[in-house]
Amino acid sequence: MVVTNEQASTPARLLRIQEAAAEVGLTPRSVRYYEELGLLRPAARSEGDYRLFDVSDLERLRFIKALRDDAGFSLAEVAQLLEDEEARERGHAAFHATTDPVERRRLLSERATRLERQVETLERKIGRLRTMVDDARGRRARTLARIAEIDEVTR
Amino acid sequence: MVVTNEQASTPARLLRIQEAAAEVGLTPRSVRYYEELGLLRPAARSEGDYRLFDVSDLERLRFIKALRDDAGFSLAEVAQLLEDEEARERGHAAFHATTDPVERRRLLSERATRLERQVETLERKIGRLRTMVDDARGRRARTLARIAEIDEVTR
DNA sequence: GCGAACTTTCACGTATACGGGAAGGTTGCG
DNA sequence: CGCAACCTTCCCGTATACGTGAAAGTTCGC
Repeated sequence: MVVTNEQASTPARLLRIQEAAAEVGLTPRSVRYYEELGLLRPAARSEGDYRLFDVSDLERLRFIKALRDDAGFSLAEVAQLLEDEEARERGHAAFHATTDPVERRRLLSERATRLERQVETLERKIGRLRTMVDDARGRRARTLARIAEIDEVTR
Repeated sequence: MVVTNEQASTPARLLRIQEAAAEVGLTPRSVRYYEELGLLRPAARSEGDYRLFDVSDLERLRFIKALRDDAGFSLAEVAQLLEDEEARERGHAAFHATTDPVERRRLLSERATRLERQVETLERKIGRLRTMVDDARGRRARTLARIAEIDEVTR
C-alpha cells in the first residue's frame, strides 16, 4: 500500500482555534466559551499557550454543535450529555491503561450504558416532535377531506 | 341528547391571563411577552382592558410551548411557523365569510399547503435527530461487539 | 529578526427570554 | 360601597450565549 504525499502516519494533526472553529462551523469565541463551560478540555497548548485541537476535539465540537443546532438543546443540557462523553474519554484512557479483560469489559459496558442514555434522550425528543408532526398531518388530512367534499358537490 | 350541567353551547368561555397561562403551563409574563413579539393577537379585552383568552388562544399557546420546549425552536423560529397559523385564522374567517365553493376550495388548499410546510420543517428536525441517534446506536453496537469479543476470549 | 497574522486573557456590550416589582386601575363577592 | 385579588403598563434585573474590542504575547515566512 502506497503512502500519501503527507508524512506517513502523521503523529497528530493539530489545528489552532481559528482553523478548528472554521472546520466545524463555529467561531473561535464560541469554542473558547464551550471550554469555559467545561464542555471541552484544553486539548493541548503550544509553547506560547495557543490552544491546539486534534481530530477528537473536532468531533466533540461537531457533536456539541449538532446538539445545539439540530437538537435544540441548551448548553446546560449539552453539558449533561457530555458528562457522559467525558467519562468516555477517561474510560478510554483507563481502558488502555489496563490489560485486564474483566476491567476492560466493565469500562466498555459503562460506555454502552452511556450511549444508551444518549439514545433515550434523543428518542424522547424525537417522540415529542413526532406527535407534533402527526398532529399537523391529521389536520392536513381533514383539510384535504373537506376539499374533496367540495369537489364532490361541485362536480 | 342531554346537555351538560353547564349552559348549553356556552357562547365563549373566556379566561383571564393567570388562568389561561396556568392552563397551558406558562407564566402570565411569558404570555404577555409572546403577545409583545406578535406570536399572539390580543384575543379580546374586557371593559377594563383585561386580556381575555378563548379556546383557540389556548391551543395557540400550547402550540407555541410545544415548539419551544419539545422542538427546541427559538421564538423567532416559532414566529415563522406561526405566520402560517395566522394566515390560517384569517383564512378561517374568510372561509366563513363566503359561500362560494371555488373560493372555499382555494382557502382550504392554502391551509393544506401551510400544514405541509409545517410538517416538512418538523421532519427536517427529526431527520437531523435521527442521524444523531443512529450515530450513537452505531457506537453502542461497536462497543457491544468489543464486549462480546472479550467474552469470547475469556470464556 | 521583523512584521503581519494569529493568539491570549480580560472586560464590557448585546440579543433573547423572560422574572419581579412599582404604581395604579378593575372585578366581583359580601 | 369596600376591599382582596386580580389585572394593566412601564421598567429595571438576570441567565444564557455569545460579539467585540483592548492590550499584550506568539508564530512564522521572507
